[in-house]
Parts: sequence; C-alpha cells; structure tokens
Amino acid sequence: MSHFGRSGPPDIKDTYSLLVLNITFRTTADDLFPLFDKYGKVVDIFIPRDRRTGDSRGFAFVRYKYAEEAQKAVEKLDGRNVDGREIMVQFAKYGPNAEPIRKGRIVEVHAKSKGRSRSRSPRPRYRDDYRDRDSRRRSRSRSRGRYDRDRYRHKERDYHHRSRSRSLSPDYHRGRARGRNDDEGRRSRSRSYESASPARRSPSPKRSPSPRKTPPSRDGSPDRRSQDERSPSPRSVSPRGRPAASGSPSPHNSDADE
DNA sequence: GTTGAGCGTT
Repeated sequence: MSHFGRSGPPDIKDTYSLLVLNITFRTTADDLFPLFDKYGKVVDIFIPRDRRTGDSRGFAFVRYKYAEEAQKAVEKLDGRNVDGREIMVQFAKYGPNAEPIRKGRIVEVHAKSKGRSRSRSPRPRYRDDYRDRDSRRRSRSRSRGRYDRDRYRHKERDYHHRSRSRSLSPDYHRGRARGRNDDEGRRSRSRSYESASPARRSPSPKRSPSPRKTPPSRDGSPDRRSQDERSPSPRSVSPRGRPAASGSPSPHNSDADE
C-alpha cells in the first residue's frame, strides 16, 4: 500500500523525476516502487491516470532523491521487462521538477558526448531518432486517440465547414440551374451532406433499426425532461398500487394485472 | 475485455 500521489507531491524541491514509459496499463506505482527503490531512494511515484475511467495511461513518474541514483535506475531499469512489457526509463524533460535535472546535469561526467551512458540499452530505440510528430501521430492508442481527435475536432470541423461552403457554392448554382428536378436536387444535397460529415452521424445506429425501443416523447421533448427532473416520479405517485385504480373502468383487469 | 505514443497530481 503506497500513498504515492494521494496527497500530492511531497517535496519536489530536491527530487529528480524519471519518466517510465512503455509500462503495462496494469502496472501500478506499487509495482514500480520496489523496482526503482532497489536502485535508489525513491521519494515518490506518480502514475497519471484517466479521471473518467481511472485507467493508467501507460507511463509513470518516479522521483528519486539523488540524481546519481536516478541515472543508475535509468540504466538499469531502462529496457527491463515489467509485467511482460519492456519499460523505458528516462529523465523527465517536462515537469515541475525538471529544472533540478538540468541544473544537476547528472551525466556527462564520464558519458561520451555521443549519447547518454545507456550501455544497458538492449534495443535501439528508433523513437529517439524518429521523434517526428508524424511518427507518433500515425499510430495512436485508442483511448488517447479519442481525446486527441476530439481536441482537433474544431480544426477539422472548421476545415470541413469551409470546404463545404465552397463546395456548396457551385453545387447550389448547378442545382438551381437544373431547377426542373427539385426532388433530385434535394436528394443530391442530402447525399452531399451525409458524405460531408460521416463522423458526425448520430452515434446511435441501434436507434435506427429499433425506433420502437426509444420513445419519441423523450427524444424531442426537452421540456418534458425538465419536468421529469423536477418530478422524478410523476407516475410513481403510488408505487404500491396504481393511481388509476380509482379511475380504472376495468375492475376485472385489475385482477389479472396484479 | 481491447490499445502502445508520450511527459505528471494535492
């Protein structure tokens, strides 16, 4: 039981953060603590996780008390198989406590200028060389991809909107020129619209084939929803029996009902 | 239940 990150950063004034990547989504700070603590004094371990799902994002931050120990852990734990996945340990570049690292300049003492002293790197990481955004943007995980796409949605939408505007100009002109086929013109426009926003279609494909399952009253009745919210149980005024009992013109039915 | 480039909270 570790309370890392539970009470926020304990003291990052003299701590060095290590970024651990490529860790499994099930790896927790408790699993990394013994691993990193073995090589040095771990002050705190923080694993950013989703606030909605609460799942790990796949990387963790390990704070060491001493830079030398952190460096050692990087060399030793970098490339270590954890939970069946090879983790990548490296100094955090961005962060609140990334400054001490720059000041300390842990390595470069005996390390060759060619590269960090990661003689323990069993596998060459192309990411270091191919750090282009194109590379990481080409393939992305599902969970993160969704948010990222959402973020870029404004741009895409703007682009589409503009494009549609231009496209609509000639389309409209042509459609109007035809004139004789009002039906066809409308249909064409309709199709164009669908093709213009394929991702904007209602995320409820089930509703289409089964419109009966979803009552239309709740679909287009925002007013009703408000009322419902105010009166969460308007029909449940009598949970024990049916309120219509007094006005029920079918006494015999009542027997069958209950 | 899935996934796999990256950089963090009270």
